[in-house]
Amino acid sequence: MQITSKFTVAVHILTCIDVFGGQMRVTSDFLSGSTGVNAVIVRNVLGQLRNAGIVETRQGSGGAHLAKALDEITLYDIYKAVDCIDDEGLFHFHENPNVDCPVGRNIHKAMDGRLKAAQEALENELKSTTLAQVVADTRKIIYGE
Amino acid sequence: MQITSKFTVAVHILTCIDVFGGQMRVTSDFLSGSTGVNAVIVRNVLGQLRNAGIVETRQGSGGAHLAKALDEITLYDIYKAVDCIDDEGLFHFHENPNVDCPVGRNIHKAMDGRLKAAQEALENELKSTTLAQVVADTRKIIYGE
DNA sequence: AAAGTTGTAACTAATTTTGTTTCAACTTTC
DNA sequence: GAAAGTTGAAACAAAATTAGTTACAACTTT
Repeated sequence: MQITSKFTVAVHILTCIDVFGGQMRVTSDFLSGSTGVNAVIVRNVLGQLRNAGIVETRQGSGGAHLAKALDEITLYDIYKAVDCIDDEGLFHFHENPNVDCPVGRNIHKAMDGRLKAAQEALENELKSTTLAQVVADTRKIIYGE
Repeated sequence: MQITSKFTVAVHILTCIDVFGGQMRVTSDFLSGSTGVNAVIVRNVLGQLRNAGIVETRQGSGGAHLAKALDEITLYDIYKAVDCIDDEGLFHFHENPNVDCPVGRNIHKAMDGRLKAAQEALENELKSTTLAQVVADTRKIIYGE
């Protein structure tokens, strides 16, 4: 089980928009070239980021732009934007426990809070890191200290 | 994206073994009835739990038993036993980033540590809760305070 | 020996994820 | 205002993953 690659692709895309945005038009085609992901998928991801208010794109003109400062975008914002985890939560309960069994009837409730806490631990960690940090690290690796 | 239901099924199974183990033989068939999961899947899960040293089962005789005390089994042990997350980690990187692009070449490394930290936050939370707690909560709901 | 059980392999079905094709709508430039 | 290049989105296809099923050998107990 893995979280959809759309998440890391989205981070990649946003990093490209910041790094290359000053010099050129960052189109879905260019981003497809850098990420290795199909251009339509890139446009889908950009659409989700746009709906979340993270980027701005326009039909025709081409080129995506950040709609927020880098340090105002957390990894959690991106994770939510691309819908990594649905409303059911990170953990998956089997659909048909036997309600005639006292354990089957109650185990969901007994586990739920603890599993939510685990998911929140993950999400809080993502909330604590911003795109600014990731981009800074990327630039460091590219251009040196 | 959700973590395989084998995880919550495994917790369900282990809870049943503890709750019903005194009174009856807890077979894969019985567990299939309580969980609503196919008996072969139950046996697969039991096999993984056995490999991890969490339960004991034997061909022929039937009935699974815990191999450890409830408070020595954490949710993390179960999560590892049923292989929720493979060696690649929780987050999934796309396979074909463009190595000719400075971002494509380096973004993986730039993100990796932070994503590992998020995964560890999740796993540490799972390490902090034991099956004893889950079973106690389940018993409370079943039998009251 | 018979009945019931586990362990495992091979196969099927369902679901999810990713990729592809296609084209209308829009913007810019010539 | 026509041409070129781009986004947005729908419909479809392919690949991968997850869960279920069938079948049967190996084992234990009665």
